[in-house]
Amino acid sequence: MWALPGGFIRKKEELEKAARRELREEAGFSGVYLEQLYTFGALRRDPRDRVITVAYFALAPRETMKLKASFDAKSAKLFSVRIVPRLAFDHSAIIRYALTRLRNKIQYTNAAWSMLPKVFTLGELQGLYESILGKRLDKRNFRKKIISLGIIKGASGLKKGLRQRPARLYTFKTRRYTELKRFF
Amino acid sequence: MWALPGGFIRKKEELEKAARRELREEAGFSGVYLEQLYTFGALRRDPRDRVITVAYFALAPRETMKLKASFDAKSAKLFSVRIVPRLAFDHSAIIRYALTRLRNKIQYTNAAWSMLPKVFTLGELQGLYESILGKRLDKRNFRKKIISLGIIKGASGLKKGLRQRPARLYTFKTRRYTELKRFF
DNA sequence: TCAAAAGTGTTGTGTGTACACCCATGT
DNA sequence: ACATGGGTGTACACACAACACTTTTGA
Repeated sequence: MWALPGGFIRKKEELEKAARRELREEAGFSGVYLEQLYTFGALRRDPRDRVITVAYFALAPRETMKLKASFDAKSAKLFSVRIVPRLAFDHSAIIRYALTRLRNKIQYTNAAWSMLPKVFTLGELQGLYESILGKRLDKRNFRKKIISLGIIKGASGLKKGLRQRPARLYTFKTRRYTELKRFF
Repeated sequence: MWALPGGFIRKKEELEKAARRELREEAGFSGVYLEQLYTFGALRRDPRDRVITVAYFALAPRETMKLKASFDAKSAKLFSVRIVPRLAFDHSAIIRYALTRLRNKIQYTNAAWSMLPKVFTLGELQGLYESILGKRLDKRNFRKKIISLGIIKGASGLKKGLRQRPARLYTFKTRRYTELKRFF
């Protein structure tokens, strides 16, 4: 049965370091955005033993997530969040929780920067939002919203599509996590 | 030096149960709303030993938070969040984090129910919001916002003040945690 | 009569949402 | 020429922010 990458923390290891290490060891990804999600500690979540998991989620551009051949590719596989197989333990709940968090987050932060290459088109950005939110968005309204969030700026150059009008390129104004729209 | 209530989890104890137990043992509070906040695990946060803390925060009406005389009252004390003394370890950071979470939360949930008695006046509710947000709010706008959130309903009766016009009483429509205003 | 808090509306500004057509390109 | 995605504006509904006066009571 598939399970999320994970493992035990070492005696003198930072939580986030441990998460990065496991992600590197078991999936071969590094240099990604990581955020602590929640701590799952139900008594019977692992039937063998009492395990408390401090779950982290990672965000990265799809292109950087090629499972390297040097890894035990038989034991690592990428799934679309839309078609996740049954997972071991409570890992499905963890994914559900992460997705909820992410859905909320992209609405008022620039978290999307961590999931796109340096330059991108508005079409790509919208596609990302649609995947995460699980619904289609209106193109014009989406562009207005993103502009008003103020997280991107135009870049020079065009991306030419296969049989279509070339698209303007954009970059994120900042490539660090930023919250926008302070409440009250 | 003061520190937040807390302690070690037992081998076969749910995380939230442990939090409730410690809160009961060290402060004498029970039956409160509890929510997991964040897991703090920096290597040197406790200089004596490596301690990973799964922090929870509790919400309760001020009136229910009398430290009972039966407790070792010398070793427990309530502080206003506006005047917190220096705390041990990283506990100040924990409080700051909890307050930020709470500030966001009351804007789009009915979390306030857990901090007020069953019936209350709009003045009391507004006072609560002002304490948490740390700023004064406009009375008319506040009422409109709360009404539009749809979390309260009128109750019968009036609360008479000391030398002032009696205030109408309200209740929360539901006394369970509810999120409102779905995003997108 | 006065002090204190309760109660109440309108207006401008901004944000979310619905909606349809032309443009530039490669095949 | 046509298929494909890129690009653009307007109108309505609703939320937020600013703002001042009258009401009811107990002292």
